Amino acid sequence: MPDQHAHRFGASSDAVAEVRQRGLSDALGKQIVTGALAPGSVLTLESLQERFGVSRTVARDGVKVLESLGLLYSKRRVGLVVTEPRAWNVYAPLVIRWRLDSADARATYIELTQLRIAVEPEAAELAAQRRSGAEADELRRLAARMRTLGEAGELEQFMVVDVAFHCLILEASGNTMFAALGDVVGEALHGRTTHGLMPATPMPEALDAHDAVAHAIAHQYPDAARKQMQFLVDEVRAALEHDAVGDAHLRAPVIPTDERALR
Amino acid sequence: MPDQHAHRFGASSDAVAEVRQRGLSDALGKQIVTGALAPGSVLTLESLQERFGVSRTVARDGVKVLESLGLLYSKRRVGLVVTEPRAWNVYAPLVIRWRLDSADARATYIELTQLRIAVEPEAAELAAQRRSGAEADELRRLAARMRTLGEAGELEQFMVVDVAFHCLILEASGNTMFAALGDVVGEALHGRTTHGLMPATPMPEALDAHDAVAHAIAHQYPDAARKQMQFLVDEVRAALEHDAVGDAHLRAPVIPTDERALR
DNA sequence: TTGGGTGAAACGTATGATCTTTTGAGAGGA
DNA sequence: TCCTCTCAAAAGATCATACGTTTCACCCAA
Repeated sequence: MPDQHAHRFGASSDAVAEVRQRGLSDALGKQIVTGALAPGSVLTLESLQERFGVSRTVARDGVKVLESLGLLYSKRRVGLVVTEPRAWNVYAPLVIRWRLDSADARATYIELTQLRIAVEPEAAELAAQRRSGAEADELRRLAARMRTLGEAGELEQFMVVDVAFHCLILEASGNTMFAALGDVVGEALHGRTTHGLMPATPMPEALDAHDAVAHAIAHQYPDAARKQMQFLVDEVRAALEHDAVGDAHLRAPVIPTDERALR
Repeated sequence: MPDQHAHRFGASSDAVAEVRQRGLSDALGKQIVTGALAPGSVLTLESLQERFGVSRTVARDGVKVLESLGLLYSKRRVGLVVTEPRAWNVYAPLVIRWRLDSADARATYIELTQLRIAVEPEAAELAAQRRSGAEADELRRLAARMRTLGEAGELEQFMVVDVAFHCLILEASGNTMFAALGDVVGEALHGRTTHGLMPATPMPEALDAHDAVAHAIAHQYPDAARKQMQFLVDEVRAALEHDAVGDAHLRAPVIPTDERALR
């Protein structure tokens, strides 16, 4: 199993990017988002060639990826400058993955969850207005399956269906920016069980709420859909606040690296 | 004025990317998001070299950018395959800009606004919990300035301050994913005046609500902050529904292009 | 009809050379 | 002493070319 996360966040350049270039952008990207390479740090193409044992072509390709993710920019006569976090594309699948793989995974998980809490009620309301017939059917089917699995205590499979349920609503909203958050919801739900925030068996109210959401969307009751979804995410919010140890602001202080200073 | 939108969405590779490569990724990217190049279309590096009069290096660099934005992927022996919209990084500044520059700018604007509506109340609540003293002061200052400009009917400047106000709240939320939506809010507000959805002079209730939000955040009343912000975005929502002509789903049907079929 | 082998297409990688921008240091003058 | 202006070096940007690698499509044989 070469990549634990390959099942999610696909499409971008997972199976495609060749291994040398990917290794470089992966390693560098991770270093940047973890803060090991502080904003303002300066690298050079040549140093990357040497460090990763690759040609200039590969080094440039890897850098190009990081550049388009906003993690660094290249400046003539200077080199490759690591960007400050506010410029990062934190919605890019690669960046999300790197952040989740790094030390402050918890803070990232909290941020993803907060985003999910904000978006899902709105998405449910929209979905109730624009869902197709097929989507309505599928939604009810998924809700029923969640009940079965939940009452049986099959947490793993339950989560899979749960993710599918929420993703479908995001898609049915008709807003591509909401739909694009399917991965975010997936990671948030995944993190919830990973962090041990899930009861051994899902609460009956949660199962009822899922049913209610599916019902409201199927019957095109936007207000009810929003309200029921709000109920669902409010529970998540409560769990989050009870659990809120990590602060998204926290980050180890690091001083910028300037390779030229080492010469 | 070579780029109308250069004032926003900066940082990524605006002033940095050299002109040849940028021209290529810009032109191609725009073609893809507008649908002029349908998903499944196949290009080759060689055709791009010829079409844009650039070397292989530049063509590859441009493609690399589009690839990391999820707009296409390259496949050996096949070429460059345009990806289906669901895989696009619709949160990437470049993609947002291209979508706004294209024909279905209206649909994009609606999506951005819906996202804003979803996120801002949550951000306001968080901001009320975690804002710094400086942020609280600045927020009240901005609200006051909005009142002055609003009552004077200075719509242009009003909008600038309005954007700053909302961006500051997103930042103060402490959630980097919320903070990253500053550009989205900026474009949404910009589009609101562009689409003529703004009254000649902002409604007094809106000015009051901005004051109330600033006050609630400054005094650390999360519930009030959320409620007041909800009031603000509910007005936006109302304007949006009243105006809802465009459907985000709509897109001109196009058949995939395969360059090889033309030979 | 089916199965496998084979060649070419197109991307991936490597390398060397040249162009362009930037900047820092040094020369020269006030 | 300090400021300005010039200039050369540094480092990325671009180009051209060559070779490696994978994948697909086609053909031939069973």
